[in-house]
Amino acid sequence: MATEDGGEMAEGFEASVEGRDALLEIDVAVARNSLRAIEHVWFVAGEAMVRSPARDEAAGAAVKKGPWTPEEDQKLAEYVEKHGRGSWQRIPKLAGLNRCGKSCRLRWTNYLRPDIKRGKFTDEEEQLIIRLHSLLGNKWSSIAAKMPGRTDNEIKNYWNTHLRKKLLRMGIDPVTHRPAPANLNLLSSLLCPSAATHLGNALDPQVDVAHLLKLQLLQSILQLLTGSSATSPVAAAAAIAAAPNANLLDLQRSINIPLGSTNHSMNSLPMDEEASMEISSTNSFPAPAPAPEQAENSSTDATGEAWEDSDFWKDIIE
DNA sequence: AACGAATCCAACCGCTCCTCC
DNA sequence: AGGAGGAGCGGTTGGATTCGT
Repeated sequence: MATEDGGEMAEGFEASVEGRDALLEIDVAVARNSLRAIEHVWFVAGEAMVRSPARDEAAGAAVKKGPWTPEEDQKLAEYVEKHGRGSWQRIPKLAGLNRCGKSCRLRWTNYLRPDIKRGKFTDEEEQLIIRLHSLLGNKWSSIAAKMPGRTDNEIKNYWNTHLRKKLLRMGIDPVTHRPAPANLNLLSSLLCPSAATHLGNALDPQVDVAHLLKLQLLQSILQLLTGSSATSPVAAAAAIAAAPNANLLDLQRSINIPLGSTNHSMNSLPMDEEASMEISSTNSFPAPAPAPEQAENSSTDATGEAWEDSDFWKDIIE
């Protein structure tokens, strides 16, 4: 645990050793079978970990940092429930906590608040975060405001640990929500008159791995755009190639996917004025480029039929 | 079983914004 | 107008946990 100065570190080390020794006396196997024991471990370990920077507030020094103990949680929760939030600066003193107000506010908003929804994010929530992030960027608090029960911190963490990587794997830039430039080149090449040749090569037993990977990448992008594999890959790819600067919403419109189709809850979102304006401005983007004639034509030729066939994709990926 | 790497997530930090005087 | 204090936000950190070898 980081300490603010050397003196605190020395005191903290002593406390840490005591705490560790106390911890060692606990039978871990038994402790794990008992909630009470877990709390005891948590408390002792917590004391050991976080005592270092803490000193008596009356001595006019640092407040406690690090993990919150169940006791502290209880004090804060009871105080806020009884008196309301009021001034966070005064709450620690009034609630009998040796914490700074900021820490109390964070603990309450991210953990103790009664309306917090915990547990894994659902697929719908994931889609919602992606869509909101494409509209709002890293405005985590604004995104959290559209997702009752979820905190900005939780959403931010989930984005950084899961969704960002997921988009990258799909070839989508998580900042711009657009296909990466390299992928646009690929898509363009797939739409060029020799697209059929590419496809033919891909189906050839001698096909090079790069072609298969490219096709798989395209499929991933389409799935992200549409939420299903039912949309014509040609139409979607044509839209991407025709409007490389478009974001996901533009592209969805370009290929005639209803805006709520990837996430039905989106349509019923409680939008504040700011968010509504942002969305409407997005909607008023230069009219989405109509899918090029080439794409329309190709959906009728032999290659197009293959593209239209969702089993076709399944086969390729498998 | 042991170890290191990778991942997760609660909590902190520094900054900006807002309100009040 | 501008300074002070408080609240809130986004980025980062680091300990705990999980995964892979």
